[in-house]
Amino acid sequence: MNIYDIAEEAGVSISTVSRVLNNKTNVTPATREKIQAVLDKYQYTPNAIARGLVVKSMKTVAILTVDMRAPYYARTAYTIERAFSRHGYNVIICNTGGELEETRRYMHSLAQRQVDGVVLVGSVFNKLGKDTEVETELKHMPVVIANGELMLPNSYSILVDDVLGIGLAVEHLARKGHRDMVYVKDLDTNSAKIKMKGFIQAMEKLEVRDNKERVLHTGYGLEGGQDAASRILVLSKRPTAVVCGEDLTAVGLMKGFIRTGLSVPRDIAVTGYNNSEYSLICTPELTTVDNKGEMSALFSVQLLESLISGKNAFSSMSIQPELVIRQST
Amino acid sequence: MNIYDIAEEAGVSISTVSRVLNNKTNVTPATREKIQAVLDKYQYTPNAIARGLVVKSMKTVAILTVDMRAPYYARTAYTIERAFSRHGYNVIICNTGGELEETRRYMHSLAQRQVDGVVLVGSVFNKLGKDTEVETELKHMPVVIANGELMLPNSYSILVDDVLGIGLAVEHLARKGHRDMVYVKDLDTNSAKIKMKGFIQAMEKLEVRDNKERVLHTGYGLEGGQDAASRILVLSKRPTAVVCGEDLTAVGLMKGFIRTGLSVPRDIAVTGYNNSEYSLICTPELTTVDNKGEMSALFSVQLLESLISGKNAFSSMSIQPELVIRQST
DNA sequence: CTGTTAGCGCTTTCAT
DNA sequence: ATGAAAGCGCTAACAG
Repeated sequence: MNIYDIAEEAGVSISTVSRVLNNKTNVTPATREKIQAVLDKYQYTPNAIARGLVVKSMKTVAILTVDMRAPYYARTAYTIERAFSRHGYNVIICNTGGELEETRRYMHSLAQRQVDGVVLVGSVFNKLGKDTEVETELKHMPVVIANGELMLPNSYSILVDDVLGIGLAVEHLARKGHRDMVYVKDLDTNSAKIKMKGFIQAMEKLEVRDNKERVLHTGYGLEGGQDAASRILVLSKRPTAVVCGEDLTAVGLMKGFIRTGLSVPRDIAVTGYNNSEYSLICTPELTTVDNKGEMSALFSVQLLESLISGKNAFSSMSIQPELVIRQST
Repeated sequence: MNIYDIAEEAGVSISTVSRVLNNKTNVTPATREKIQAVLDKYQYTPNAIARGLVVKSMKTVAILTVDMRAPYYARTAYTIERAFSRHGYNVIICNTGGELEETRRYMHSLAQRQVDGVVLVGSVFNKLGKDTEVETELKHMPVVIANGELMLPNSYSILVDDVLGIGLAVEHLARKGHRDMVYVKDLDTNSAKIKMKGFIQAMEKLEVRDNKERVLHTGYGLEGGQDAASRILVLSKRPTAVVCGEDLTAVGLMKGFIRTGLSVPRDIAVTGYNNSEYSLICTPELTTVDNKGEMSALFSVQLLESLISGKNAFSSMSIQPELVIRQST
């Protein structure tokens, strides 16, 4: 059932049918009604692909993340999806696993499908700006990056000030009397590096030395945290506080400490990052940095929409994180 | 840059270009190379919309869930996305919030976009089968439902045996000597009802009476669990174990118990459902039912793909959950 | 206010 | 092996 069938049955031309389909004016109420009746009768569904071919848009955008199962990405993607959905867009979700090759595949695929825009979530995508493989795509479609920065002449990004975020945690700990702190870094994204930098800077402000040696590298997740804990426990001088770049790492850390009989925060304080549900679920509840996932998602949408409609309001913005104090400090 | 431009520059017809684009045989190596050179030169990107219009498929499927932020949905959607992605499909993600109206909107939108298929995740969608509004869509496109059942003549579903799942938890508790158990039900989905039924049946098997009074209704999430905890604590006779339909509820419950000085599992045992990360993050770690999210996701993909390609292998299948015993029992 | 017509960029017979 | 031509289902001038 297509527009021709409808037109024929209603005894009008396809243009008129198209007009009522698109709620245009210039249609007599009588004609409109007549056509609408046929439309209803057959429960006609317009073909968005055909429409898309001529209007050059299928009203769809895409979200690229590392892994939508991680709460931070899930929340961000959710917020973006809901916002775009309200504006009539469908959103394609892509889990790149942080792999360049996979990211390229997705970008090619999205370019072919002529998506109206894409939002990259996470600093893993920073390097994409320098990738010649996706250069064409990047130039030909609106792209915004949330929580990252494309290394590209004029790119659009929503950034969270992670240096400040970690600084907030360190300052808080310092106020509680801690000076001997350690930072646990898990992933190897740009964002992780920036957080580490934030730690070092904040410590320098406290005039503590040898901060580079105060950084511990570990793997992702609960296991990474537990591994870090066991390594911290054998340190010649045990720190009184540890700052983490991820909530999950912090939870693993606390589990590791508590398992050996230590008390958090009495014996050792711990802070996380992201203000995920994890921080509320663990025991003790985790002091963490709220990096405003929803807010950056919403701004990304706003930015991308302005890019799509051609009237770009701003090109980048920086969001201030906030400290959420709970029981672990 | 379109297929005509390429054809002209290469000095061939568009059909030949189309042939090399689609890796067809019947093209002289020489011609193929010549065309490929032009393709590369301009980094030509074929227009999938135009292609879609003629082949009647854009190789995209959709996932409808209640809320992708919930770990169970996130995991399921992730697994589905990855599997389809490997097969060249893009996947659209939809968060319906469990609302019928929103679900309809999504279904209409997807039908217009001519998606190749949709997978419904969750028993909230059961009633969709009876909705005349989406009747057309349901009849005209391949749909499979994971963890639910469409009330429709011949519908396709992957089901988890939740009656068995809860039964596993109850039996385990019984073996540990518990008889005075309570079930905490949070949501009001069909799946939640089935789990409750599973509890009652399992208790009857233990010859415990008045099981309907052993069911407590509460709200979703951590708060729901904490609320349930406080209500259980004031019961005239405190149960020795409580079975939950969701991990998050169980975590809230444990937090509530522990806050008042009780010990889990010494004073009271708790079980969850889903085997989500939550069950590993909380303290004590939660005994829970693994309802095999990944497996049902994978089977859904398999089923939907067979539907899309027209050769349906099976119409429904039931998956057996497993108990994961941890510290809370 | 309504109809005619020319595309949108591709795939696919059908000839050659 | 290659090309010509007819569509896929719709929108958007342009006429009338």
